[in-house]
Order: sequence, then structure tokens, then C-alpha cells
Amino acid sequence: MAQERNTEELIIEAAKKIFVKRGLAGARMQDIADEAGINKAMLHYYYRSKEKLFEIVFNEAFSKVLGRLGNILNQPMPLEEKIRTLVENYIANIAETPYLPIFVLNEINQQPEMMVKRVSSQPAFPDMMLFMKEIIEAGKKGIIREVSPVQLFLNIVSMCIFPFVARPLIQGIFLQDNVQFDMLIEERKKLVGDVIISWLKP
Amino acid sequence: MAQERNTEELIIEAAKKIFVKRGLAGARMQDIADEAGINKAMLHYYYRSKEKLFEIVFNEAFSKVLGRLGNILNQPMPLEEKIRTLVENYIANIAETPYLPIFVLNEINQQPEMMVKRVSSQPAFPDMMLFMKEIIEAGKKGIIREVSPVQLFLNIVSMCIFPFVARPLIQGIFLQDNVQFDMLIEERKKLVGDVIISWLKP
DNA sequence: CCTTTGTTTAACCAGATGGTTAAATCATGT
DNA sequence: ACATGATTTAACCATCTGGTTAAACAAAGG
Repeated sequence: MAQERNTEELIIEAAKKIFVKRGLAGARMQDIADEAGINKAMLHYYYRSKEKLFEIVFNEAFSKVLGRLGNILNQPMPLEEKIRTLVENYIANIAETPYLPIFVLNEINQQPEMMVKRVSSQPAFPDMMLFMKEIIEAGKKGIIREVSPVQLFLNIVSMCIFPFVARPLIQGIFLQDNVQFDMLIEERKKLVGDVIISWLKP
Repeated sequence: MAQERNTEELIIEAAKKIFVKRGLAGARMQDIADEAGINKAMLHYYYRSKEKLFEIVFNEAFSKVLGRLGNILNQPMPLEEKIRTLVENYIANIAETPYLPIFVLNEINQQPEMMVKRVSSQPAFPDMMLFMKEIIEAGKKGIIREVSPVQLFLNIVSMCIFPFVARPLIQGIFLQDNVQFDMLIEERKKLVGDVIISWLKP
């Protein structure tokens, strides 16, 4: 073998970088090859087409953005603590790969059908449904205000993800440098929890 | 003149449709020409290049998404009423052109520099700054809890815009048809106000 | 009618892009 | 050393894409 390290992995790594940065339509196979330091023909040798390569990258990104929700959701915990932990962990997770959300959301909007089946086969899916049942029951018991679990979920995810999606806007309007943005995000780990909990107080 | 109605406007209308649907990288000049029912060369006759045409479309979209905030923000009103009105109107405005936000956000992420100057020259910009001052003062007076005006702003905009950006995901996970989605949005006009106000209660 | 000016069309072009091919190189088991 | 199968390369191809050009056409003024 001439390869220093696994070529397949090298390609995927490069493809990730280019696809996430430029999107499916904007990404060039040549750029991916350059990024991986290999010949363009090798991309087609290992992964038949641009679409095949993209699908692998997208699947992983999709799981990363949506999947991490499940980890926290199914752990036994008081509801308030669970929500606060969820928000904190989720924001921290997104912050590790801040460009994934806009990539995933944009591609999903480009090809909505593509993603419909993908959703229900997502490992986090059952946990989300259980969590929503928990919300309804807690509402009936009077532990929290009675709210639509879908709306609650939307509120949480909106406030966690949107700042990353709108990052250039936020930095352009309110802040100058990346340090201040990181501080803003850090502050949100607690703040978003506050917002949700105060709304849920009966 | 052979034109039935203003050709320039016809082109812009078609360009809007294609650019918003496919993005800058995914849009084809031929598709825009077809959509407008004219020859491809006419695009270059009226607007020199793809980039020039795109810039016009993007500017209008950008103003539509961000600009509508100003209208409500500078009207004299009790703070709570102002926030509720803001949320209601903003969601209604976005709902009229639900695909604009993801388009704008994605293109901004593709070329963050492009947008930095555009922001401060936005008519809504001064109103936003005044609103943020109002929040600080209301906090000091004890009318509301003391919160970061940037975070407040982010929370509002997140919960208003994100559902449209994540629409295919939401419909895939929770709902089936467009009617249910519209109901979800309708419900949010009041709900998002509730969330914000309950958080701001001192 | 003819000139001038603005508008529209068809044909064309150079470069980019995704993809292919055939030959070369390498690693390994015999 | 040699045969074999996997890996890598360079050259190539068909198509697409943004953009250009020259000529046709229309409208208005003289």
C-alpha cells in the first residue's frame, strides 16, 4: 500500500469540509480531491459519484445535529433538571461543529423528500416521542403549565440552534470578534434554560 | 416596443423565484430565462452578470427579512404590548415569504463579508438599537427583569424565524400536511409572546 | 421612407465540471 | 521472481454554464 493512512477516511474528511462549507451545489469534486491531496479520479474509485459521497457526509451531519438530543432525553431525571441539562449539552454539542446546522437545514430545504424517511429511522426519534409524552403528563399533573409538547420542543431547539445559523448576522449587528460570540453562546447555556422553565412554571 | 409588460421587472421576478429556491450556486441563468419566458441573452442585456442579478434579489430579500422589525419597534407602546405586537407581526410577515429566511441565512454564511456593511445601512438598524436601550432602562426601573438586550433579541428572532427554516424537518417529524403547519405557526403568534413575557416578569 | 435608438433572438465560445479509461504502480501470497 | 488483485495516476470526454456577438426587429422622429 502506498497510502500513509486510510484513503477512504481521508476522502470523507475532505468531502465533509468542502460540502459543509459550500453545500452540495457549490462543492467541486476537484476541491475535495485537492483538500484530500489526491487525484480526482480516486473520488470516483472509492465513491461512485458526487451524490453518493454527499449522502455519506450528509447522513453523518444529520445524525450529529439531531441525534445528540436523544442521549439526554431518556435519562431518568426531574423534568426541570432534564430540560436544563438538555439545553446545556445540546448547545455545547452544536458549538463543537457550528457550521453543521446551516448546512443540514439548507440541504433539507433543497430536497425535502430526501429526508422524510431518514427522520423516523433516527435513533433519537423514540426518545423524543417519549419526552413529549412526559411533557403532557407533567402538564396534567400540574407539575408544569399545560403546553403543546411540539411547541415546547420547537422553542428549545430554536433558541439552541438559531444563533449558530445566524452567526454572521449576529456578529455583524451586535458584536465584533469571535471571543464575544463564544461568550454569548456560553451565557445561553443557562439563559435558554431560564426562559423555558419560567414559561413552564404553572 | 415588443414587450407586453416591463421586461426588467419580469426578469427580477423570475430571478427571485429561482435564486430563492436554489441558492446562488444552484441557480442556472437558463432556468431564470425560462421562468421569465425570455432568451438567456436578455438577462445579460439588462443585468450584466449573474452576480449583479443576484445582488439585487438578495438585497431585497435581506431587507424583507430584517427590515420589517423596525416598523413596530419604534412605535410608542407599553413594553409588553410592544413585544407581543412585534412577535405577532414579524411571524405574519415571515409567513408571507416563508422561504426567504433560509435563503438569506445560507447565502450570508457563504459570504459573511458581503453582508457586514449591508447591516448598518439597513433602515431598521437604528430602531433596533433604540429598542435595546429601552430594554436596559426598563430593567433598571424594575419594569422587567434585567436581561441582556442582545439575548432577548436573539430569543425573539430565534423563535420567530427558526420554524420556517426547519419547516421540512418539523413536518417530517411531527406533522403531515401544510394545514397543520400553518396552525402551528398561527398558534406561535401568541405563544412566543407568552414565553418572552413570562421570562421578563421581574 | 429612412435613420436612429432601444429590444430581442439565434448561434456561438471558452472554461468549468462530473465522470471515464487505460495504463502504471504497489503490496502480497506463492 | 512472478502472478494477482488492489490502488493510483494522467489524459481524456461529453456536457453544462456563464457570457458574447452579430444580426434581426420594432418604434419613434424627421
